[in-house]
Amino acid sequence: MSPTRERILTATNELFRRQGYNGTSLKQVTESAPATVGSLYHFFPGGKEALAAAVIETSGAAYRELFEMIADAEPNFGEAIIAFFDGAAAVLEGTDFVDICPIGTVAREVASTNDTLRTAAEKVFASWVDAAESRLIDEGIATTEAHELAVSLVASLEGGFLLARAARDGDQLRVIGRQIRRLVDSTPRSTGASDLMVEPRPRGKKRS
Amino acid sequence: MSPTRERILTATNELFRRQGYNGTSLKQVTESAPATVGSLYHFFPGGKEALAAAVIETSGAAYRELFEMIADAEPNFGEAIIAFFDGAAAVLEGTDFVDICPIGTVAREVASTNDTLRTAAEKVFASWVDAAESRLIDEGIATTEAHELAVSLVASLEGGFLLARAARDGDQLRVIGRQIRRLVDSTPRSTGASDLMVEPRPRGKKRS
DNA sequence: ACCGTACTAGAACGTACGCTCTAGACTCCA
DNA sequence: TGGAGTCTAGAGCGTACGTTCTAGTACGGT
Repeated sequence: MSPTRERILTATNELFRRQGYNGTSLKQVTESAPATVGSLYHFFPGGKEALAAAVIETSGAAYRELFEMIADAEPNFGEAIIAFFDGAAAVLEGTDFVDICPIGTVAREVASTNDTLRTAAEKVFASWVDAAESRLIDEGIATTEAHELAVSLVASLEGGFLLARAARDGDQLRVIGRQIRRLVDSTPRSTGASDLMVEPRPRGKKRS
Repeated sequence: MSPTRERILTATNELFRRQGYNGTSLKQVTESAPATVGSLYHFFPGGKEALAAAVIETSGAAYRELFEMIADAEPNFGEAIIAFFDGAAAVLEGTDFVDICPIGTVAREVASTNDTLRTAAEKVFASWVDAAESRLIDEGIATTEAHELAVSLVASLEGGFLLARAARDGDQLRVIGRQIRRLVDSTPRSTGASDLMVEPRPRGKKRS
């Protein structure tokens, strides 16, 4: 992929995290990429909206991969939850509390006024829920319960970003992680399923 | 309080719920209030920022009162949680999924760029956490645990608004409410405390 | 050497923004 | 009737927005 396109994408992602969709101008994007307006409209003929949609899809997929990595690294899913929330808290504290997730910010801004971006965000959240849900099912949790837990997990994470940023306090995220972990751990497992007995099914595409 | 000021406040609140802070122009505010620019700057000499701060404080207090009302109506706090999330889901479905809470949207937009509004939002969230926390303590939950649960409750609610709106699906909120209720119910109580044995302490100012 | 495609470059367009300012209207008390 | 304080009214300020447009450059294949 073109390096210019890539630069525009990452610059926009960065700006959205700080200022959201409406708060970010294309002039800012071209200046921090750097790139010219011509390039921007060459790669994103749909203008600002198309650019935002691309940012949502790209960073949504990146975060999903990050989640899978962390979950792979921790044999116990409860531990993975803690790692995820604690990691997010550390990132927040290390970046002067710049939003971790541009998607949540943009989604709330435009969900009622821009169906293209709303749908893009919907798909991203659904993919995150799917990812968490399948891990929970692997742990022996019933599908309905696993789905509800996964939705709650994603919601808590996004809500945690909001609270931690508003209070400039990463501990709020850590606290939420702890409680969500307890929620997951307190969910009954079917006795038969265990990672010792079941061959883990392959997940997504692995990087070659 | 002046009816014009009131009209400006509610119109802005409404617009922020749909379009956020940067997405809402003062022209839109004056048109839907209705009011003139002169009036707006008379009541809010600090301009758009001061208006937004007033909206955050006002609706933050209103939602806290709503929470207290619902919690008062339900003897069991777990039931109150369900009522709160289910009620939010119903409102969302009944308003074409317009955001219920302008504060969360605005906070994420401006937390990194406007300290006045960030602080206003921080105070609102803290007051919500306090409200929930004191109910949990009344139920016999230890203070630390009560605080953590309250933070998780507020985060899940705000995150739920985001998910439900992005997916245009109120059930996401209901699902989260169910899980948070289970989380609260699974928290150990100190044996001594019970609403049958303890005189409920007075809460805040009651409407005369 | 030539051409077509991919990409860069930035001036310019019309519109809308937040805000300031001066003037006028209303209300209440004397 | 007068005057002070409160509120309404909206034209106009400078600036910035998203987008379009025409022109130019870089470069691969033949």
